[in-house]
Amino acid sequence: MTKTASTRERLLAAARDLFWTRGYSNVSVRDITNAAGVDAALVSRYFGGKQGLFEATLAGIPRWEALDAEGEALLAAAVASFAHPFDPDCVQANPFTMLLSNIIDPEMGDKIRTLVQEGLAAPLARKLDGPYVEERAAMLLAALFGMALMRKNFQIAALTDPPPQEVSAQIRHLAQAALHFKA
Amino acid sequence: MTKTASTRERLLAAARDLFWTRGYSNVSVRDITNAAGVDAALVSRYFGGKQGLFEATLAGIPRWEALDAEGEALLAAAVASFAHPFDPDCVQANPFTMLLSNIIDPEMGDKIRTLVQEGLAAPLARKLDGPYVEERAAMLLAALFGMALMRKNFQIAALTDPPPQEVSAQIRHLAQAALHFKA
DNA sequence: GGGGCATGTCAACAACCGTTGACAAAAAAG
DNA sequence: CTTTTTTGTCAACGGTTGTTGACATGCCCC
Repeated sequence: MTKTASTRERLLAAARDLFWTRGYSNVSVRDITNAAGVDAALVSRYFGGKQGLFEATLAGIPRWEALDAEGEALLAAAVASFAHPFDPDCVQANPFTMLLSNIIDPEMGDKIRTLVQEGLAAPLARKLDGPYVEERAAMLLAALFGMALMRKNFQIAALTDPPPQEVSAQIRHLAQAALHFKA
Repeated sequence: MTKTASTRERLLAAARDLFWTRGYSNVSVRDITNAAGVDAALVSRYFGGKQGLFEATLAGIPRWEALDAEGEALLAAAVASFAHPFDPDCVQANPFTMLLSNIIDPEMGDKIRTLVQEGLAAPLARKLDGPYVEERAAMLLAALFGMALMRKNFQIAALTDPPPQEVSAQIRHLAQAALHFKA
């Protein structure tokens, strides 16, 4: 939010903050432009409309094609690429909550779906060894998203109050169970 | 949708169908009344408004205080109470997807949150034995919601294509890992 | 039959939505 | 300096939202 930041980037930053926490259809163009301190008409000029602005924020979601880790380190690398989604100090929106907030949306749901399918689940399955790679990748995603959901959205006390390393141990426990699924 | 069904119940049924799949803010009053074949003004008359109609549908969500099972059977009873959320033949909305669809909403999120906290997590923890009951209950919820999310919302192929009993085995695997968490 | 009550219809409201085009100001290019 | 291009402001648009009040209709009870 520095004064030198171009209007376009101020818009993008405000859109990311709002879209990622409140969801596409729960954020109006005027919400964003008020937060960014610019006029509402500039969204259409710079991004072609609200939809284009949302898709621009979508580019900030990491994909898992480039994960350079294997075995046990893979899990840590995957979680770390999502900007400490289980750190209580990180009140910012993270990619997990972003995807959770927008999967329901009737307009943007398809884009979120294919992003998770092709950007997360498929590359993760390609990096796994052994049988049931796709099922195990899906289960790992379920564990990570489920824990993020319980913590950030449902705010279950047992996951929000303890120090983050304890929660991390539980996440690791569940995620490794997913990866070790057999038969 | 029988002709003898009262208008109030027709409204409630249509609201459940739409709210549970598309989320509170993505459904308009006119969407519901058109589906029910009644006038839009009747929502305000019968339920005091859109918000009241949504809260009326909230009463249909099962709580876990009344679960009469223990040990290994507890998991099966919990999942069964949610109306076969992993059955592909059940394209209807189920309570899992209902809660997922509405947790984001700025107006209804609080109600959904307390429902999950006090209606699901807390009573489940009370039925568990041993240490870490609250953490294990939260992890079990994370596993169930995570798998429902991957299947119904993100539509990961590895969880939508196989027959339901295979998916059930994976859910059971992940859920039991959650329940067996130690240290 | 007639008063009272429930039930449903209709039009309209004010508020908000995303988007557009005209216009002003500033900067860049000639 | 003049022209052109960029950058931002403003008012307004058509559409949709949830809600309201007036009005018509049917039904029961006295």
